[in-house]
Amino acid sequence: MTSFDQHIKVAVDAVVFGYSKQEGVSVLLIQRKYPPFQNSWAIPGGFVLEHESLEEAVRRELQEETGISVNYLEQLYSFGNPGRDPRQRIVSIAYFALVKSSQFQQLKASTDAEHAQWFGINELPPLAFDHQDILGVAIERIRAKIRYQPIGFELLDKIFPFSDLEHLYVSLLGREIDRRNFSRKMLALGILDETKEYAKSEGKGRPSKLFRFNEQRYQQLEKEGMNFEV
Amino acid sequence: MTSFDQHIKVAVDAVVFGYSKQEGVSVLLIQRKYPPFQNSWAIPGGFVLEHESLEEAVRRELQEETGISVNYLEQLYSFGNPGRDPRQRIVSIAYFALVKSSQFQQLKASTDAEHAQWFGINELPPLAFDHQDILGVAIERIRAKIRYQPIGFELLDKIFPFSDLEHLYVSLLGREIDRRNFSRKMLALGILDETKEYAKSEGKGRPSKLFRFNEQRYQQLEKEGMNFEV
DNA sequence: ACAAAAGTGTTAATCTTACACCCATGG
DNA sequence: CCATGGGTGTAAGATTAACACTTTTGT
Repeated sequence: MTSFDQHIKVAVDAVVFGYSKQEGVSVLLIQRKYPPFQNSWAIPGGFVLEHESLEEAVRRELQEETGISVNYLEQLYSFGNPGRDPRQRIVSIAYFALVKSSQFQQLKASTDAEHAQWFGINELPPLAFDHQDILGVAIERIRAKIRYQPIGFELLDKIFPFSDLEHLYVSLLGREIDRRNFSRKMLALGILDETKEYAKSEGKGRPSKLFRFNEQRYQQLEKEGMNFEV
Repeated sequence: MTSFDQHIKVAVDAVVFGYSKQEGVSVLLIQRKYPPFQNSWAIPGGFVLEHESLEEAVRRELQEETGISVNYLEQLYSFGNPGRDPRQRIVSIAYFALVKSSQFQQLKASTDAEHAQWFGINELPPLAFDHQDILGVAIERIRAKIRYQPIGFELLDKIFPFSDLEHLYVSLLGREIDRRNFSRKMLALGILDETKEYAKSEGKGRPSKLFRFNEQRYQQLEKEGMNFEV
């Protein structure tokens, strides 16, 4: 038992993904106020308190640093190599979070979040510490995940036009997809319910039907597993 | 910055899987010598030293506690809820490891490993702490993994009869599979090279060709991703 | 009437599944 | 010669991939 002289600190970090029609899939970053890496961009996070669970710590830190509350959170990976923080040894358990499109908009309004900002996943700034690595793992994860979990819905509003879902996939995959095959496949999963509403057109083109997402079917698929190739 | 009164300790644990023709897929457990959970079975692991990486810590602990060195190691999940250890708060980064069939045999010989033992994944004893949960996540992982990574090879010897690979899948999936379709599919991946050797028959049946595993093709598939449904 | 985006079907090719018989060996 | 496990092919069905024209709206 060699625990007595261990002085490792435990932190959590969260890679938060959001989606907007304009910018596609984006990541939430904060600008550091203090050294080391002062003024660098970084993934939000902080030390775990003695009495709280890891997940509670993530939600608290996100609230404190960005004013955002996520609706999907899963553990991503733990980073603990000596030297990843120049001050002391820190093991950080990184989380992967998704927020609804509506939350995406709210960020600017939050006072806590003066130094928080969304960055498109193809326009990322240099990051503090090993946060580049963490973000890399997170992007890999979200790209893999859309193939076997219908997570897209965690990024969209409750009611959305089909094209938003398609754009989201295009943004993540980084390539065009066949709209016809995509929609047939997605509808075959049965997780989309058609509503009777239509999007008000934004000046151009035919207005699209709005869809709602069928939570029951979604949870069933999550359990059974699915395979969604596009 | 609330790090000053943090007294969380950092540990690693490893769920080690092995394969033998007789017992199928098994997990390596150790019997605890001291309280709490004295004499209970547990996953091998221990505290991380100040200067070593997490992975080094895992390999060291495995060597110390079981005398085994693994040839595949990946991070599994981190467990850090307050109360998972009755003595103090411990965050444990759990790893997922695979050993070759040949190492499987060697365990009994090791002196360090008096209290280490293999248990078939369907014959697990009650476990200390939250190790039941950890093992659950690990078994879920290995079952999922054979569908998209050719990890079976990490469990088999360098040269092996096809039927070993099949038995391994049967043992993990917990159901019979069609030998003809399985072999066609596996060969189509191109990761198997036929050798000119034959297994000496063990008393019954036609001797089987031995296969070797094509590392180059394997690594290519790991990168590209694969989808292996059986 | 035109530009822009939404909606929708068919066909060929591929992949998957189900299924049964012969072969080589040891006893 | 028989019991045991190894080895192999085919046909029907399901899935996927490729592909283009029509509809609705705003201007």
